Amino acid sequence: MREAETGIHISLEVVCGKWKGLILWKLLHKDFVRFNELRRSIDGNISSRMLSRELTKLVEDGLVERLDHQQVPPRVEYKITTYGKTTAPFLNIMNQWGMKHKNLSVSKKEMADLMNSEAESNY
Amino acid sequence: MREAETGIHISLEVVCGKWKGLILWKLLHKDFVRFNELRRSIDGNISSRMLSRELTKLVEDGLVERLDHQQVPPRVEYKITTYGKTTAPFLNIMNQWGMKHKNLSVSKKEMADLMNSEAESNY
DNA sequence: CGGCATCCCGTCCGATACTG
DNA sequence: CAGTATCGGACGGGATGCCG
Repeated sequence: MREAETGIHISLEVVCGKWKGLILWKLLHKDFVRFNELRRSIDGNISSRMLSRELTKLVEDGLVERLDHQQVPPRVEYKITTYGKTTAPFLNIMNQWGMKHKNLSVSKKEMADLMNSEAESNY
Repeated sequence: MREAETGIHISLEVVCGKWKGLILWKLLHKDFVRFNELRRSIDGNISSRMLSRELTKLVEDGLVERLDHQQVPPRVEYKITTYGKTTAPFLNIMNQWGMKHKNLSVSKKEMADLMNSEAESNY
């Protein structure tokens, strides 16, 4: 716990990086997904190595549950925990924000300038 | 723009990393802050190098405005743009989430387990 | 005061290959 | 199918020092 942090820092530890957010996002909507199924469903072509690593962390942090049916060929399923589900609100908003400003990521400065010069929207 | 991304990825580009979120967070509540004033107000003892770097990026992306009063000694002020203000909703929620689960960051797995085993809260 | 330059390390992340 | 092993490049981020 150490010093007073803004909560934002805490949240970033959970969701930061290129993949964890996407993985949680998918698991929030899918419930019980197999490894490769999850892998294929994620945009951006994640490697099995990365998916494995990120899932391991998410399981360690209690956000995701791993279910290994002891089978050959292997059958492992992942499921978001109730704790993991608590991230839904801000993942939802992040997704909305991102979709809204998607076009900005093309030429950021210019479009942001344009937006700033327009009548202020109601935020 | 390239392929369809989940918005989450876009948002993460803006807020990810150790500092950008905190900086935006402070600027959302302060409006016109000088460099070192901002620096001191941020939890976690950010170095001037980092603050400078992150602010540069934020300015490039149109989220923050830089005002250099041409003075000696230097007087530079930073201000969040109207575009930058649109991040307020999810920064707020991220902060709330982080504050709520602050204790979890001590021993994550154990407390998450505990939480998961409790009656499901209403999310 | 508000930076930038340099060094240096750990982590992120992708590509490829391999295994039970 | 569900990973792990290995390599290597890119990036984040801390420490220190210097400058106008």
